[in-house]
Parts: sequence; C-alpha cells; structure tokens
Amino acid sequence: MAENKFNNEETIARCVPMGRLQSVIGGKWKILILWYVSFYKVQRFGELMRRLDGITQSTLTKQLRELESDGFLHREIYKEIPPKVEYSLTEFGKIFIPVLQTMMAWSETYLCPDYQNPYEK
Amino acid sequence: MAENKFNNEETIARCVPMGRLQSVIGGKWKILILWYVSFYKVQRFGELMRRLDGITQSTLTKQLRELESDGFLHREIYKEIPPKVEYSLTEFGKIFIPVLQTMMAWSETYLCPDYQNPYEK
DNA sequence: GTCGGTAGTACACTTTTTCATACTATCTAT
DNA sequence: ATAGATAGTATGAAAAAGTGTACTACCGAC
Repeated sequence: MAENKFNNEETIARCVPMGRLQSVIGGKWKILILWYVSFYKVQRFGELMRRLDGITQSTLTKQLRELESDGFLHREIYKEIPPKVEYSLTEFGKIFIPVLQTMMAWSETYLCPDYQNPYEK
Repeated sequence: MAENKFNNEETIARCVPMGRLQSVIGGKWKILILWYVSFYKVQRFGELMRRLDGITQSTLTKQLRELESDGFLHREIYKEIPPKVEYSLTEFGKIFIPVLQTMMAWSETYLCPDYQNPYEK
C-alpha cells in the first residue's frame, strides 16, 4: 500500500489557510473586482462591466454573487426604474484592503515596472 | 454605435498590474506551490506532489513550468539515478515572499481563525 | 528478471469556467 | 409606438483546467 502523504505537522505547513484563500480569491476576475470596488468605494453593475474588459454579464453576475456570499461585498438594491444596484466592500471586505494594496504595490513595482499609474504623477 | 468603455485614465485605474498579477498567480495551485517552496526553501517534485493533496502529476508539471517561465521558480536538475529535480525560489521569486506572508497572515487571522498554525505554539 | 524509486510525458476524458446570444422587466423620453 | 437605460436570467457552445491511466528511462537491490 503506497504511503501517499506526509503524516505529521510537516504535512500541513499551513496549507489550509493558503488553500482557502486561493479558493476564495482565485478565479479570473475576483481580485480585479475587489480592487475596483475598493478603489472607487462604490460600483454599479454596469460600471464594473465596462471596466472589466471582456467579461460577460453572466460571468460578472456569478463572480459578484460569490464575493457576496464569501462576505467581501455588500449588494445594495435600489427600488428604482431603471434598476440600480450598488456594490461596496463589507467590513470584512475592508480588512482585505491592505492585502490588495500589498499585491498591487508589488505588481506595479516588479511585474509592470513600465506601467504609469495614472493616479500619481 | 454603443460606447462600450470608459475612455480616459478612469478606465485604467491600475487594472493592468492587477490583471497581470491575477494571470500570473491565478490558477488552482500556484500560491500554494509558492508558499511551500518559500517555506521549505527547496522542494523536490515528489514532495510537492505529496503535499498538494489531489493534484495530478501532469497538472503539477504544468504549474511548475509556468512558475518557472514567469520567473518565480528555479529548477535544478541533478543527473542522478533515480532522477532528482529541486525547485527553489529565484531572486525574483524571493521578492514575492512578503506578499505571500501578507496573504497568509490575513488568511490565518480572518479566513481560518480556528486554524492552529503548527509552527507557533 | 523484475520490482522499486524518481521525474516526468502522452493521451483521452471529464469538469469547471467563461463566452455569446437572446431574452425579461419597468419606466422615461421622443 | 418604440427606443433606451439598467440589472439581470437562460441556454448552449467553447475554452480552459484538471484528472486518470499508461508509459518512459535508469540504476540498484532482491
């Protein structure tokens, strides 16, 4: 019978939190969505749609629903015509902002060194 | 003709670095692989295979090759029998460690508050 | 001679994710 | 009457990701 796993604390090495994080913010659009919402504070569905170049409506809906059910986003529905729905960070989502900023800073510095951030001249 | 995009710096809002980061560390196993390699300094193929519960050999190979070609991992081949290949972080990979640690810390604190890190008692 | 150990590759298959397109509802403005 | 605006849903197709199984190569030990 093949011994297929390490069998003590070595095995785990904190894979649980890292795996959970991956499952929550993995996916093609999530950190980008979180970034936009944190950056603009509030975003409507259509705004996100236009910003996320190439995403489809149904995919965006799905990603937003997942971020909502994972506790990152709050969804505020206004009973207006035409319909209006606003997305913003929950309190839980807000404590994720430093992580987003760390990622962003790293990415700007090391992944896209030639990228000119339009918000700092 | 439908105006489908925002047309100034508002549009961009740093989506480039964030999108690039997503494309580089997205994927089901990458941050977990980077975490293990940074944690143990050096990992052999088989060790990673055993740690990543459920991954297949071909998927692991593919993810490792991508991390290698994106500059995060170094692949050291020993001309021995049986074969031995060691993965470690490149210099570029090492400057990503703080980001990994930020993610890990957040995840341990907020995503898995009940998780007991086996390395701190 | 064949089993075990390591690091893969090759191929077909399944599952998951994403996309394209069409459609709904409701009010306002033309 | 109909077009436009918004936030979706539904459906099926396509693409991407992941899986399972079989196979290679090499050497030593049994």
